Amino acid sequence: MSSEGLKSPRDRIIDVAGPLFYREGYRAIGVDRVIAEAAVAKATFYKHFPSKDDLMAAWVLRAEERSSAALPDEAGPTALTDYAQRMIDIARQDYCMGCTYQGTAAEFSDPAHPAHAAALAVKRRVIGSLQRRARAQGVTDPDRVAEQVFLLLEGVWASVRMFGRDAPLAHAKDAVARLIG
Amino acid sequence: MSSEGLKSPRDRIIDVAGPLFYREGYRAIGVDRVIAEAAVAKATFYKHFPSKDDLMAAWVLRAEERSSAALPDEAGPTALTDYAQRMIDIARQDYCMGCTYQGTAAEFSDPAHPAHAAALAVKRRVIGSLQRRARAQGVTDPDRVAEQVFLLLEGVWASVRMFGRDAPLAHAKDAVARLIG
DNA sequence: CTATAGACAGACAGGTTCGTCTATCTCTGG
DNA sequence: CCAGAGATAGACGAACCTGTCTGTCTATAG
Repeated sequence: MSSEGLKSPRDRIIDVAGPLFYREGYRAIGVDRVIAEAAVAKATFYKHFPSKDDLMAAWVLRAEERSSAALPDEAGPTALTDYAQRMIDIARQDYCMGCTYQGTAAEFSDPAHPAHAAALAVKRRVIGSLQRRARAQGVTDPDRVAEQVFLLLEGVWASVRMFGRDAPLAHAKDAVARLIG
Repeated sequence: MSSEGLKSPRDRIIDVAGPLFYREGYRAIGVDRVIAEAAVAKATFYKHFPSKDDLMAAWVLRAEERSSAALPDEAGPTALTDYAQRMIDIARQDYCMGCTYQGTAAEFSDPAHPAHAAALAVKRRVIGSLQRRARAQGVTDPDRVAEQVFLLLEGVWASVRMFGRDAPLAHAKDAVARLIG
């Protein structure tokens, strides 16, 4: 039995739709494509999600939960540096095509839309985490440093989406170090 | 006579479609909407643009030409700093909703698509300009500094799209100064 | 005045999309 | 064995989108 079959249809739908939305965009993917690749009936889809928009929101929210669970606050004298370097390493992975939440904000320009709001919540949480890590690391002016590191990391994600594997990231970690001081 | 009436239909179409694509996205805007707001007949539209995709490419290419014309290389001991600060000021304008080219890359994930390619060309040109300005400013290790400032500016644009007027840009210029050294 | 170029208005065709609906199938509990 | 919950397959409708086509109007050139 495949591991797919063990999951509930709802999870299977999100698991399939997420990467599709991520790689090709929300508007580029039709419901028919999602249900075909998830091997799910259309009625089942609309039983679990009132609309395609709700699926999008559910995906972003689930990603939000997972990302915050995967990035707990950590103390230690290199807490901020570690975070930034790990993010840069992730962004440089082959399969990475940019930040999920940046893509969501680009496609849902209205800040009131649940998908945009969820993406925004993730970024706010990231800033908070950076601030706490900056304090844990004992840097002077932690809020300023956290904001500056945030901007740089956002630039890393945006560059990966734009340039792909040719993104100019050779000196990204060095930039973080300079901002931290 | 209005200034609109003096322009050729082709220019009028691009002038109308550009902001629409920028604010709502390429896929969210239909040809009917463009021709309605441009006060142009459908036949006229398809006479000047073989397809909607060609209109998109024409818009990005025109924006590319204008942006490079608006940002000529400049020498002087503050050439790089000036560029970065001006970009940050532009990004903070009320009407700014993020970077046109980042949005284009997000919606056209295929790097081979003319629109993505045009956006990529703009960013490459920006990096080149930053490098030349870094040399003009006489910074040590100009290529490294140019890349790092580029990443930070990309982060500024991405943050504006995500946060709108609440983007955390209070210390953006300070970050540029620190990276330049 | 006439002829021609080009823009206008809008119907139309073909395809796609979202979402609903009917009808069948397969489990599980009692 | 049977009842019911929940999944499956897929037809269907209404709306929308791209792109084509017909026909009309205006303005300029000769």
